[in-house]
Amino acid sequence: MSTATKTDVREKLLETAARLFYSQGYKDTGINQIIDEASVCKASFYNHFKTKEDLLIAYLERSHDQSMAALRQRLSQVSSPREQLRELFRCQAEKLEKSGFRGCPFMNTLAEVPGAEDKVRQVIGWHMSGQRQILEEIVSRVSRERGLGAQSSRLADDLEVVMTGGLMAARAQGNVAMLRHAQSMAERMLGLDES
Amino acid sequence: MSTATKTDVREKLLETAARLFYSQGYKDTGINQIIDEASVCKASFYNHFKTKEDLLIAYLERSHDQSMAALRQRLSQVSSPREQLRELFRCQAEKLEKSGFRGCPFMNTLAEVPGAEDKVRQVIGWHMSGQRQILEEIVSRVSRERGLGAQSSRLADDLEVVMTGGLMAARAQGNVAMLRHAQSMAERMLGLDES
DNA sequence: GTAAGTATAAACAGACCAGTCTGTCTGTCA
DNA sequence: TGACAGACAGACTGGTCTGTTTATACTTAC
Repeated sequence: MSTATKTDVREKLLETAARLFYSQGYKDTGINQIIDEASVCKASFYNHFKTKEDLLIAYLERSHDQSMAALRQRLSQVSSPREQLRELFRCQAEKLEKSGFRGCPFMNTLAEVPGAEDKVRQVIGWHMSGQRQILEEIVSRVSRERGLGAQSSRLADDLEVVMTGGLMAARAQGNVAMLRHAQSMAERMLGLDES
Repeated sequence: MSTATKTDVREKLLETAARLFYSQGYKDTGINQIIDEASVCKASFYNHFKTKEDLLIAYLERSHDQSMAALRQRLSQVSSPREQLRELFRCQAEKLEKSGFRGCPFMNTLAEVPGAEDKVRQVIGWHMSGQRQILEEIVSRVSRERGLGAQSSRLADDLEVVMTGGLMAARAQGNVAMLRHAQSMAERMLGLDES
């Protein structure tokens, strides 16, 4: 029988917290449930995280890193910007369905923790910028290919609105129909539907 | 000195709960704070509402009724569908700003109460349908005026995506820029930008 | 081999929560 | 006048929460 190492414990806590915070919400998940399910004792928990909110921030940072990495990895496997856009929507739809339509962890946190500390808001901001960056890259690739020129800044805004709207509408309705609709809107907007 | 009447008490509780649930969130608002701020004793509270969740449902129903009535009232004061669309976006922007970008009470509740009871989900569904209905009415008025014909079902979906996206993006960013952008997208989509 | 660091287990503190209960006071209506 | 409804006041229960503390075991680096 051996004792868990330091990184083991931290990773187990983060993994468990990610699962529970996302599926049950932050407020509805107690420290005790987290340490029980992670098989870590309470004192060890407080050895790694000063407070529960500390854990929330670490969870958000981790979610951000992981989701951006996963998304970029998926996008790098297709070549044309048209396919990238489709892949982007496919990823969102998959995540939404797999999560039982629980939606975006960051938006959920924003709703759940109104008086969120600056640090929490900051991480949420990072995530939004990261997502936006990906949209801008796709738009700029389309633009380079088809010479959309000065429109491309507006198009990135368009795309952000449509992506966000499709995601939130689908989440509220509990099915991906609106996300698919948003995808076809996005393709129309970028002139990728007729090529 | 006279005792508060039955409807007084209920109304005071609902008003206070609406304010606190919306600004602080459901979980972060305790019964004790509600009755303190409403100046109502606890037994009276439980005379009107069986549980805290009962109060949540009553709050959502009331929010739905009030917001739909207010919206319809505002929309009825302008004549052209073009102006109605503008008014719709203006209302959303005003509400968002006035609330300190706290967003939609229904989406927030959805995020905050993952294991929401059927009744809660039901009221949220009513609200979504109500909003959707208004969009459809505007689209159909535009369609009648300009003969968009068979496209109008798709246009209602488009409009829903854009409205939702603008609202959520603005909420996340903490300013109404994306909502204004969504408005111009909507006008373009319905051909109302050049007339 | 020993000291430092981190793990484990479990009790504990103190705040807060939803909801119950006992009892009193006031107004209305028959 | 008396019965009833619903207001008020507030103590109380049983439970949950975050976070602390104490005591003991294991691992690793010096």
